[in-house]
Amino acid sequence: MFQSHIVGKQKSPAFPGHYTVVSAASKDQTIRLKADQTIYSEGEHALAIYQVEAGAVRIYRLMSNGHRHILSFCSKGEWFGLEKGQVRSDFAEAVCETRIRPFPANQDAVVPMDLLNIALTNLAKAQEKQLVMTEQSALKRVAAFVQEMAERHPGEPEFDMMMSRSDIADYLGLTIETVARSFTKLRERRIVRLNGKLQRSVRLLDRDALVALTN
Amino acid sequence: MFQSHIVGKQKSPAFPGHYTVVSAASKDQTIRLKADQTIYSEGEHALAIYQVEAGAVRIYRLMSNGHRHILSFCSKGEWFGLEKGQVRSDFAEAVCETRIRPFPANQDAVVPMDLLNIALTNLAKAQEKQLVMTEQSALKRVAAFVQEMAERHPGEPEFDMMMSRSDIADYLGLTIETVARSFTKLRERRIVRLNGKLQRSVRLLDRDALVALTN
DNA sequence: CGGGTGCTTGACTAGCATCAAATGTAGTGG
DNA sequence: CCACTACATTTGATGCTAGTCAAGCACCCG
Repeated sequence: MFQSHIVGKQKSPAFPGHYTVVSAASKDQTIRLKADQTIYSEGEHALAIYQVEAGAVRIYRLMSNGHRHILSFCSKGEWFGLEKGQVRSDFAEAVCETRIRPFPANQDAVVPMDLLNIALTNLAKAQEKQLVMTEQSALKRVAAFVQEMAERHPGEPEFDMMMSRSDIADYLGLTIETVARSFTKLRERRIVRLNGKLQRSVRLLDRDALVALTN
Repeated sequence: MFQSHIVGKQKSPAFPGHYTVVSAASKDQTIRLKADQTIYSEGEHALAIYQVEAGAVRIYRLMSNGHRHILSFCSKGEWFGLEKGQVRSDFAEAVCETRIRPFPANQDAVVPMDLLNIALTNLAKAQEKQLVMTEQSALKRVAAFVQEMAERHPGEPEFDMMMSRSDIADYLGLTIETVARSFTKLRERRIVRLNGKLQRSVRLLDRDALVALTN
């Protein structure tokens, strides 16, 4: 019931026929970003949408009380930056070393894209995140996060989450202490093993137990 | 910072040019629904999208633990039923006596619709809801809900929420007891007055105090 | 070595879930 | 008209969970 909101293969939308040419993707427009580098900020004019080639991007908003809420993480293949208005309503930053490819808004076109499909995919992601964030204990939320990250690395026994505890906390609506305690519980229960200086490398020891937690 | 996710006037999207003809809206295809009547269910084939003419619709999912999570409420003018795949991933029911207008999926067209705009509007709604549901106390969440409902009735000093305490709880990720206690606090602080048998009629006494809570 | 950063752990507390019961209103039947 | 049921809401008492504040640890780098 709790599938990840990461989209594997794109299914055709219920209401097709909306393929539109948007952008000239010239030879290599790829943008290379260092960790925490800003891609765009709230209030800016929305000039392009982006596809992640490698690494990860965090999309977030700043609330009036100063708190940061991360709406989503985007990994390889995922799209971000598609806005309802012409003005950015959120911030986008690279989580780690990242490569993205921009597709300008109103341009002579070379690559056709299905903007509707992108929007619906992001909507599905946002809805799945809602489900994770409600009526779940902290441990379950963190388990769902690990599960989500694991699905972005299919077949790999060990992978790097790249996000800091602070990122994860702001994504799940928890504090960094609670996130750390939840990881400790997952370690104690032999569900995951954490490696690396920053304990961001995850080895899944008991996938079934992890999935059981997210139910 | 906390605007309602209800869309007043539609702004043009950042990436325009995606108006598509979808449906033949014949003379009067309006569907009349009684309270709690089902519009569609999870697993069904997605045959149409809908616009609310009057009343309100709840969109929800059932989790494996049996809990219901309401993803959104749709009021007059709002669209629902646009899916990423051909299969319904959620349920739609009338909250009260409601009129909706269906627009079949693949049809000879009379009315042009901007499906992308609908998808982006619903995405914005889902993101605003994420913000409400995290890092907010129960009282703040309920205040945000009342604020959201109030914005659907501009200029009216008193309005009917129509949703039960159970609906509100499943929407905000709280229990009905906590929702009731929050309404009691809003009443004690002279922010709202509740009327009617079911205490669903709201008179806003102190809009500023309400807005202050949602910050 | 000393300071900085990010993660973890501990002690305490506030707030929400839970379980339970009371209230209020409408409808039904005697 | 009153007793009885049904339902939604409210209120009360209690325990647990996650937030808060504080300290400690591991690693890195100047």
